[in-house]
Amino acid sequence: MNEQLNLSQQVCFPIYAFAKEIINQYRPMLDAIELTYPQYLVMMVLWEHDSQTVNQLGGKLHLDSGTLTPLLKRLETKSLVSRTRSTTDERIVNITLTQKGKELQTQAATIPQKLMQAMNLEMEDLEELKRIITKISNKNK
Amino acid sequence: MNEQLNLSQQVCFPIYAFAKEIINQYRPMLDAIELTYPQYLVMMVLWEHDSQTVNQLGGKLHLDSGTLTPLLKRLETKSLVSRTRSTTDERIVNITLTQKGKELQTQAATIPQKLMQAMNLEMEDLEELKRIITKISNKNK
DNA sequence: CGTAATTAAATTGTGTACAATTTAATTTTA
DNA sequence: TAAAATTAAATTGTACACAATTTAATTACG
Repeated sequence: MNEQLNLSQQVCFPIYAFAKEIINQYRPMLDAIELTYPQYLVMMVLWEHDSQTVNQLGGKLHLDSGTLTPLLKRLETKSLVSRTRSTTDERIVNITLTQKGKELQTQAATIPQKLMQAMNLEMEDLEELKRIITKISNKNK
Repeated sequence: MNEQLNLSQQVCFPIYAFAKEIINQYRPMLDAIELTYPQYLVMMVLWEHDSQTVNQLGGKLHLDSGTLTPLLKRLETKSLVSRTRSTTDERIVNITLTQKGKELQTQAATIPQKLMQAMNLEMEDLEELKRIITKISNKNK
């Protein structure tokens, strides 16, 4: 990635740079459905399991309400989700897919394959990468 | 990292989440020297090779002037770097370490080892991770 | 029961990220 | 050489990311 940075830096910079590179590769595909990458992640979680609280989304995506509240308001403005305060516990806000939000899943369905083509990736590379990250992440439990 | 996200998403989300996790692990160490992670990256590049243009820094860190200009102004406010417009080509701004900026390197020297301890990482894990990322990144050249 | 502690979102403030545009300087080229 | 094209930073605007605080609601407990 870069020769001039010393080894101790190369330890973590490549991951940081690679994550940004992936998001940049997603950009044109996500632009087509007018989502940012974090918005796409939220939609993915909701497509997998509709109706979740802000905290539940945050737990899965490692994001707090300071990030999610404005992001979810933007998704609401686009009529992709609705934000409803729970009647049984008024502290909780439930995030639910709208019809439009559900329908977007079809358009988004081809994105993962397109990304792999765009990045010229093999399934085996990704599996290997995932395996190592999982291995490292699991060390701190 | 999370079981509820489907496979196609897990392809890239783990890298995104892992990069954020690393930056969060850096935070307490960087707080101690009052740098953010991107600011630390800029200082690392300058410690490696002092005096670089905004474009050179951006090329190495994959950041544009929209990100770097305000960041460098903050480093200048902290008296860690100086920003000087080139006399031979007035379009270019040279970023140079101040004495204080150079001295900070000593304090920062222990950070990489501390990070590895904090994350409970082995050198071999990182080498493996780096190897795969390099392999994938090199596919697109 | 009523107050204290906890919890869930929202808010506030700082600092990236990046696209798009602007400004100013330098090169190209007709 | 003068206009056109290019280049380097800076600026503008939108959208995260996260710490810290605030607000409101619920639960715990003396």
